[in-house]
This record gives sequence, structure tokens and C-alpha cells, in this order.
Amino acid sequence: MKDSVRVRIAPSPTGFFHVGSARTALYNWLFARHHGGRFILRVEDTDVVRSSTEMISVILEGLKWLGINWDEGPFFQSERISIYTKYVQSLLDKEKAYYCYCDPDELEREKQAAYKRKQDWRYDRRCLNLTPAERAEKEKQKIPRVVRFLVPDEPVSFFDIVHHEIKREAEDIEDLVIMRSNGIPTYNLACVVDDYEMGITHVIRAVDHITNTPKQILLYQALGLSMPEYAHLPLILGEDKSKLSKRHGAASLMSYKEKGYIPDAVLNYLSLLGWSPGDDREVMTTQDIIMAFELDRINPSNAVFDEQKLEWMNGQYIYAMSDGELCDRLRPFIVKYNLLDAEEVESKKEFIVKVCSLVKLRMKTLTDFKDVAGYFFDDDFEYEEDGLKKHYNTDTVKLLNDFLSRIEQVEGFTHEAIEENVRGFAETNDLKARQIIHPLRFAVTGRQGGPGLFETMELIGKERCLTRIRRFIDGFKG
RNA sequence: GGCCCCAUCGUCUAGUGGUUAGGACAUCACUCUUUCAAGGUGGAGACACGGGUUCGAGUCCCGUUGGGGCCA
Repeated sequence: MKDSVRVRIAPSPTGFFHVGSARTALYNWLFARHHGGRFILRVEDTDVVRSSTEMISVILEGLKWLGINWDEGPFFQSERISIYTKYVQSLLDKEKAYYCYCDPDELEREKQAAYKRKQDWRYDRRCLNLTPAERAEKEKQKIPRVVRFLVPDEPVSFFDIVHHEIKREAEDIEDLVIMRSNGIPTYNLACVVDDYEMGITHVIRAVDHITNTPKQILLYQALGLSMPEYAHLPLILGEDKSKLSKRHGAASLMSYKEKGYIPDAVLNYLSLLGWSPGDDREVMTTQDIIMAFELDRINPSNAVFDEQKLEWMNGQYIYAMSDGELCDRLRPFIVKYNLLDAEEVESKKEFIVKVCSLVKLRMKTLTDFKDVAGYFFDDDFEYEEDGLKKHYNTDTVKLLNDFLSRIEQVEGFTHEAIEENVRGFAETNDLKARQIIHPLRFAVTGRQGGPGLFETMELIGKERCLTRIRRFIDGFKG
């Protein structure tokens, strides 16, 4: 079995790629890669109104960003309608399905009315028991008809790898529509046919589909097809513990790309949402995750998406990255924030790499770069409010003015030389080093915190540092 | 309304009948440092409740409560 694993994801194009879908894709992919199997991509686009090539490309883009590659597909359900029709016909032929002429709007009204009265509602098979004459009349009137599956009168049970034994009584399953009046199959039918035809061995999907599974199993049986194994994944929840959705604002995978997350970190975090390797490892390479991944280690309970932890993990990835790689990943953000234009990003690469080495430890996301390193690029930075209160006074300005004449003389503006001068200045003026360091940092960067001051000044360069100190002093006079 | 799923620190989780209930994020304190951050050390923090089964239950069973999901 091991080398013949075939799994799939079957997203429906909704205009964005949900992190829940991404997690489902990831688990399928991890399972396939762990077992050396095949991972198949199938697009459930039969709901034609909503689909567009653009929406589909969003999915492909999301998978590619995470580094989840697929072995087969994408296949499109919309191109396979004739296949489904064939299966539906075979059910009709075997009298395991029947035409239903009921008005869907009317049925919907009945159902809503029942729910309002706090009653259950299920289709009552009124069209199953139509006399031939009644049927002929409906046909003659060309009333739209759907095909309903005739649910057998026996309980269904199956084994779920995550949830174990699951049972459902026949009376709790209504005769589901398997083909709409427009000839488009419904989800359950298309899913069964595709999974069978594509040789899917394991259906790994979110638990909100678990109620569909008994229906699908009945379809497999009626069609006489072999069944896959099932594993239903817990849901990803928002802060409020309801299923993560658009209104949570953080449900789109690609929003994390925009927010400066590293795909490997997101993959790592997502892999841990509902699964764990069984030991204390958390920051893991994708390769390690693949090796450790097992379906029976999936936790059945739903998980709240914790962006703080994701942020922490992303910081770990950024810190572990080489300065050069970080610089490469930062490129679009540097341009976006107008720190440099696209050409300068290339010509000043060496400089950026050095900045990276200084600020890397202070970044959780790539977007933090603007905040944490902006002053290396922008001479016209704003001063921090609190720092201004602390340092913008006669004493400090005088101190900096005194220091200015000393630092102007420095030959070879290296961090060693700067440090020597700063400390020497402090000593001759009977000051603690920090009494000059803090104001100096503030004048040069506008910040109260940051990387080592001497390295920072060296990188900014003598002329720019002097200009900044003068600007600070002159601003006070003016 | 019916059916289904779930239940260990605030959050993610380990635990598979005998543990001082472990780790991570977040949080607090201390430490390191020119500062911020990172790091280090330490603290606080959980088995929803009630019944069984058992010598013994976070772990097995039942119920309650709570949360979640599905119903072309």
C-alpha cells in the first residue's frame, strides 16, 4: 500500500486561498511525500457562477508560494460533466436513484418553515412514489427535474483515521440530490466519481465534510466502487472560536505573504495546527516534517489560529537565514516602502546585506524592516516622541555639540574608532559612556533602541552621521 | 429543529491506567547589554462537571454542560 498512496485536494475557487484549505493541502501533501505517493490537484468548479481562471490561479499561486507541488492535475470538474452523467444514469438504471420534480424554492420554504417551528425537515420522497401517469404529466409539462439518490434503509458506519468509528442511521440521511436540473452534478456525486476514477486511496479533508462521508459511502456502495480511507482534519478557528473565515481578516494565505511572512515558517506553523511530531520539536525543516508526519498523530480537536505564535516562528526563520538571503527576500518590501528604488536595491546590495546583519534579530516579519532599519536609508526620518522628551534639551544639545567637534576629526570612520572616541569623550567629560551614547543614538537614528551604536554609525557613514547630529542641534536652536 | 464532531495552562500541544501532568507561544520577574530586541534563568498558569469500571483514571464507559460543524 505504502508506495501506492494517492491523495488529492479539491478546492473550490472562491476568490482567495483560505489558510484552512492550505492546511488541508499541506497535510495531504505531507502524507503523500512521506509515503512516496502522488498528490493530485482537482478544482471543484462546477458551481460555474463563481469560478473564473483568475480565482483558480489564486489557488495555484498559494500552493506554489508554500512550496507544495502537485504531481497530477489540475483537473477541472467542469470538464468532466459527461463522466458524472454516465454514473448518474447507471444509478437511475438500477433504480437506485429517481427523478424529482419538486420546486426547489418550495422545498426550501418548507424546510425553513420547519426550522422556524423548531422541527426537523427531510425530503419525504414524494416524487419516488409518483404514478406513471403523474410522472408522464410532469414530463409533458417539462417541469425541471433533478436526480435524487435513493438512500438504502440501513445504517452506515466507517472508520476514520482521526476519529475512529463513526456511525450514522439511515433515517438521518435524506435522499440527496445528485444531479441538478441543469445537468450539473452535486458535490457528493462528483466527489465520489472523481475520487474513484483518480484512484484516490486516502481522503484527507476538513471535518466539516464528515457529515457528507456516510452519503458518499452509500454512493460508492450503490455504484459498486471500491472506497478510499478517510481522515477528517480538525477545523482552524479564529479568536472567537468560530470557523476561520473571511470576516476574521486573517483567513487569506496570501495576506501572510504581503505581511512579510516566510513561506517555510507558515508551512511549519500550519503543520503544527492539529498535528505534532510527538516530541518537543517545533521549529522543523519541511524535510523533517515530511519524515515525521503520520495521520494517526492528528489531534481531533479544533485549533485556534494564533498569529502571535506564527510571528514568533517567522522570527526564528528570519534569524536563521543568511544575511544575503534575507536581503533577497526583502527586495520587494524595500521598494514598496520607498526605502530604495528597484535599481538601487541592486547596486546597494552589499550595504543592504550589512544592514540585515545588524537588524535581523529585531525582525519578526519582513515588513518590520521599514520600522527597524528605515533610518539606514532615509535621512529625513521622524524622531520618536518619547525620546524627544528625554533628549531634546539644552544639556543634551550642548553635549552633542561638544562631541561633534571631536568626532569630526576622526579618520577612518570604523566602529572601533567611533567607540574609542565616544568612550574617550565620556572619560574626559567625567561622564558614563551611556550618557553620550543614548543621545548620540537618538540624534543619529531618531530611535532609543537598535543595534550596537558604533556599528550602526559606521554603516551610516561619517558624513551622514555628522549631518544628522547637526540637524538635531540646529533644530533645537531654530 | 435534526444529525455529526470535539473537550489538558489564555493559545498550540505531549500524555495512551500508576507522571512532582512535560514542552512551545503569550505573560510576569530577574539576568546579560551602550539601548531595543534576541538569549539565559525562574515564576504564575490546565486535565469542564457528575456518575461509573478499576487496587488506582487526564487516560476506558455513560450522562450533563460547553464549544464547533453540516443540512443540494
